[in-house]
Amino acid sequence: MPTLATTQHLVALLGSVKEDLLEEMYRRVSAAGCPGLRPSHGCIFRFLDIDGSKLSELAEKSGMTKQAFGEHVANVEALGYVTRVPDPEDGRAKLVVPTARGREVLILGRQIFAELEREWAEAIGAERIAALRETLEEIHALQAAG
Amino acid sequence: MPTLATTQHLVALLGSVKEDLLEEMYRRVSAAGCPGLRPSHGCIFRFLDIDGSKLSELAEKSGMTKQAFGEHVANVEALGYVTRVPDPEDGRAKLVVPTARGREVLILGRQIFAELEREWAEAIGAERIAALRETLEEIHALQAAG
DNA sequence: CCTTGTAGTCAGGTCACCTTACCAAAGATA
DNA sequence: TATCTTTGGTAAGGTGACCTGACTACAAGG
Repeated sequence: MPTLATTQHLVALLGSVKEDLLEEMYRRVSAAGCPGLRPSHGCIFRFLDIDGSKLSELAEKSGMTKQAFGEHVANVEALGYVTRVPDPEDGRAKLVVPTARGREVLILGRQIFAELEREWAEAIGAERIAALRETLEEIHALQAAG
Repeated sequence: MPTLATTQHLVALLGSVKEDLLEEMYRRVSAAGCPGLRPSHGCIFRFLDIDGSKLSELAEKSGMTKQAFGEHVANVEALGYVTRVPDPEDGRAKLVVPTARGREVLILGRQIFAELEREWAEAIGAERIAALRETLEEIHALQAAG
C-alpha cells in the first residue's frame, strides 16, 4: 500500500540524488583548480559554444530570463571564466566567450562527467543507469503530456 | 562516449521529474479545494502528526533550521491549515496542530500520492518504478559514502 | 538558586530566480 | 528615407526559500 511517506520519499530521493550529483560535480571542479564556481553556473557552461554564444540564446536554452542569465554571466565573468564581447554581426548583441580558463572548465566538465558515469556504471551497472534514464524520460514525457 | 550533455541531461532530468511530480501533486491538491498551498509547504504535512508536532522536531526531520521551518508554518497557519498551540508539557514549546482543513489536506495528500503511484504503475510498470527507486537509493548511498 | 541547555522568535542576509521598465540597434514598412 | 516594430541587453526592484546571529522564555541539573 503506497503511503504518503513512500511516494514523498521518491520525490525527496530525486531531489537528494540531483543535489548529490551537482555537489559532487562542483566539488571536483573546485578540487581541479577552478574555485568559485557554483552549481548554478552550470547553466552557462552547459550550452556555451567554445567560440562564444549570444546571451539570449543561452538564456532561452536554459529556460531562464535574459536578466537571470545575465546575472550568472556577470558572476562567472568576475571569476574570470568568460568575457562579454560585442557581436560583430549584431550591434545590439554581445557574445559570451570563454576565456582560456573557461575553456579548461568546459573540458574539465566533460572529463568529470565521464568519470562519474564510469563510476556509476562500475558501482551500479551501466544497464541500470540506462534504465534509470529511460524511466525518468518516460515519467517526464507522461507528465508533460498529461 | 559520455558527453557533457548526456550526463548533464541526467541531472536536469532528475530535476525536471522532481518538479513535474511536485507540480502535479499541488495542482491536484489545489483542484481538490485546498488552494494557496505551495510545494514547499509539503515539508509541514510530510511529518506532521494528526495530534500535532513540535516545531523543532518537524524542522529537524525536514533538515531545515527552526527559523526557516517556522516561516512555512506561519504561512500555512495564515492559510488556515494549522494552528500553533502551547505545548501543555513544555512551556517553551509550541505544537503545530492541523485544523480540520489541515487534516483534510493530510488525507488528501495520501490519496493523491496513491493515485499517482497507480498511474505510474499503469503507464510505466510497477516493477520499473520500484527499480527506479532502488537505483536512486543506491546512487544516494554511494554518494553519501564516497 | 543559579547555571546551562533547549524551544521558539526577530532581524537581517544570500541565492536564484522573477517582472516591469527601459535603451539601442536591427529589420520591416510606407 | 523616415518611421515603426521587434529584438538584444541592462537596470531596478521584488519574491521564495533558505541561511546565520542574537535574543527571550522556560526547563532541568547540580
